[in-house]
Amino acid sequence: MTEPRRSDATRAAILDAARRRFAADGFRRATIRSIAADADIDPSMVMRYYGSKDGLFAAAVDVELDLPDLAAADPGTVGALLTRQFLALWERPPTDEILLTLLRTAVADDAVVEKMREVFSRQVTPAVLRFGDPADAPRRAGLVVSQLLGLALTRYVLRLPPVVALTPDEVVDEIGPTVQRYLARS
Amino acid sequence: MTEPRRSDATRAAILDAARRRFAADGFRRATIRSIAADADIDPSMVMRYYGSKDGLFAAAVDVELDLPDLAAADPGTVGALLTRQFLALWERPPTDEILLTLLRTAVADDAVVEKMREVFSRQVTPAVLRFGDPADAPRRAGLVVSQLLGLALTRYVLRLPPVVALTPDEVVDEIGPTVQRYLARS
DNA sequence: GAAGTTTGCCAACAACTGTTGGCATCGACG
DNA sequence: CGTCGATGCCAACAGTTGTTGGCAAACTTC
Repeated sequence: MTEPRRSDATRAAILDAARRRFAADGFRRATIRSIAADADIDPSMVMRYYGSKDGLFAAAVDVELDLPDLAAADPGTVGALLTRQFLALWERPPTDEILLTLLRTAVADDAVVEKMREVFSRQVTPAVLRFGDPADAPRRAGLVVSQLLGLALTRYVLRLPPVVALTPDEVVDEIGPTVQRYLARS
Repeated sequence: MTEPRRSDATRAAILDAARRRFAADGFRRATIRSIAADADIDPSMVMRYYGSKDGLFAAAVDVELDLPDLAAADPGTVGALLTRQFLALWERPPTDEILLTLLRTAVADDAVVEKMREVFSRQVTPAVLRFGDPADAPRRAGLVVSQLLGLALTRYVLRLPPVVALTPDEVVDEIGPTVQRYLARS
């Protein structure tokens, strides 16, 4: 479809540096100049290829999460499964840096907060519908998210040593039952 | 001890405006000019009385949490008790704005991250020591914090509707057992 | 009432931000 | 070779930031 351009390497270098800078510094502290320096090009190139800082951010954050659906899962172990998948997203490039960026900027930028609310109501809540009482699916989805995002916050943002030290299997063993209990409530 | 100064009203107005601005906008977006405008004084007054923006932030965030200790609590219901106390801190002025500010800036500022790690290891972990096996107290403390901070994140920062809609009693009913389980592990 | 300190505002600086326009250079194509 | 668009860099603008020095008014102290 889209033909390869001679500047593709530059574009990719910019996007790569942007992802790292946004993840490390957040939206505001990551300056176009610092991103351009990392990519070893001129700041004006960023503007030419991505229009604005907002455009660059949108491009850096736009990825497919391709979440496997939980429809085929065993209802008895879906908590552990969901926890494991959540963990995998946060520890596998390039989604790890992107999710870290989203969480960090969400707490500082109302627009990103709105986006996360939308993701929550449009993707998380429906996935929870099949388990337990459909009437309070939103509440159960909220509880699940509170535990999983709390895990991400303490493990990847605050990096509390005992939470970082947990192996993925240990995380699933500890957090999975909690998620399971929230999912399958009344 | 310290005698009252004629400028005490101004100082208090600045601190009050600063708390609100920091809570609403975070450290970077809250400018000295906007805080001064809220307090209806000149920006240079902020500098005179608090030295710098960092000094103002430190003053705005410096409060006594006076956490009641859990020593006298019934080990069987300490999870619910801790959850209720945590909730009270986040919903009662002026700690509500201060905690919101700390959480928001923590994810964007490494210095505040370090401060939260310190609070965690020096105040949370010891409080957990009495329950369950002392050897893995840090891990259990980490799990407890992951759930409680996840609650704060979804309820007060992201404001996910179903989590906001929960009454304090409902929060204790849902989250309390999870905290209890983490606290009293093996 | 005079001297001195405190309180407050105004104006400005220096640094940094995102962003833009102009100009050189390179590659493809006739 | 000559033309032309794509690519890249340099320099600069305009706005905002934290911060500072100077000066007027108000209060305190004698």
